[in-house]
Amino acid sequence: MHLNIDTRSSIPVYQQIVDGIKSAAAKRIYNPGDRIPTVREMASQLTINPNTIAKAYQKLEQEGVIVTMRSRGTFIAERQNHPDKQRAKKLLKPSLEHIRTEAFHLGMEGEELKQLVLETLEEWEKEWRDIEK
Amino acid sequence: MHLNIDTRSSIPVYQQIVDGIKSAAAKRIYNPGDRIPTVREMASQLTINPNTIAKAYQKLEQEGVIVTMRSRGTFIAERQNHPDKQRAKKLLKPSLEHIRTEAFHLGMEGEELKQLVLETLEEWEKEWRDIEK
DNA sequence: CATTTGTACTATATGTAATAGTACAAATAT
DNA sequence: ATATTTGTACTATTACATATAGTACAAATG
Repeated sequence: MHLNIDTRSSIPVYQQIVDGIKSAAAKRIYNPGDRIPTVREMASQLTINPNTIAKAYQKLEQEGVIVTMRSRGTFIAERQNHPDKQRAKKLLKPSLEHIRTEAFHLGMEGEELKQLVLETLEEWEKEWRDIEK
Repeated sequence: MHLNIDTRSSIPVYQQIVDGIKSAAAKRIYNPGDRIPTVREMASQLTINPNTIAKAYQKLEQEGVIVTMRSRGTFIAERQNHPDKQRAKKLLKPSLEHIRTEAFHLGMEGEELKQLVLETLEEWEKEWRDIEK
């Protein structure tokens, strides 16, 4: 299990699970059709109450990240079509602004920040290419 | 007052204030030496308990964003030296990863994401140049 | 027909956030 | 000197979200 839960974090455990699964999907650790642990399995592995896992799975299903099939289990959903790029831009703006603010207060701006971001995007591309084949 | 507080948000009010001040500093709405409202002023303007504002100011002082001077008021701190760029990179990583995950689930990846990020960085640079003079 | 698996429900404990009210400490202004 | 300003400290209380515990149901599988 790659999920790393910190019960002392101020981020709720169920949210950490949601974030963890979404992140794993973005990194291709999980791919569409992959089965993820059952509610009870994950609960016992992480020694967390099953209700908490169930809550995370319900959020993930609402977001279209997973699909649940009773008595069969829970699976990573097929990727959806996202034709509305303007919507994506709008929804990404707060997170980009957050980077700007965080970077500013760490003394990183302008060209330096640009370089860091470009490096990072390049790394992701590289990971992606390595997995694709 | 440019701060927009949503008391129904899951983000605590004091945290919204912290984020708002930090964001305003990054955007040069506030600059080093600027005085910000007193605890009681801001509390009455936003109709929020003074204790909540005080908590936000204490967090901001801990982070070195503001400086408080008893009986004089609270001011935006001088910008600090941040020689350790590696530290900055390390601390920015989670936020960058968050963008990656969010973008992935909005159907935005690779070149498309790169373009959006570059556009955004360019906008910030432009804002910055407009203010500098 | 038993098992698996997600779901639903109630009850309870815990922690954090926010409010209310009061008071103190230190610098400034009169 | 003295009153005012402003950040800070403290206690008490309320409200809400999170997490746990325990039980039970629903639907598909084997």
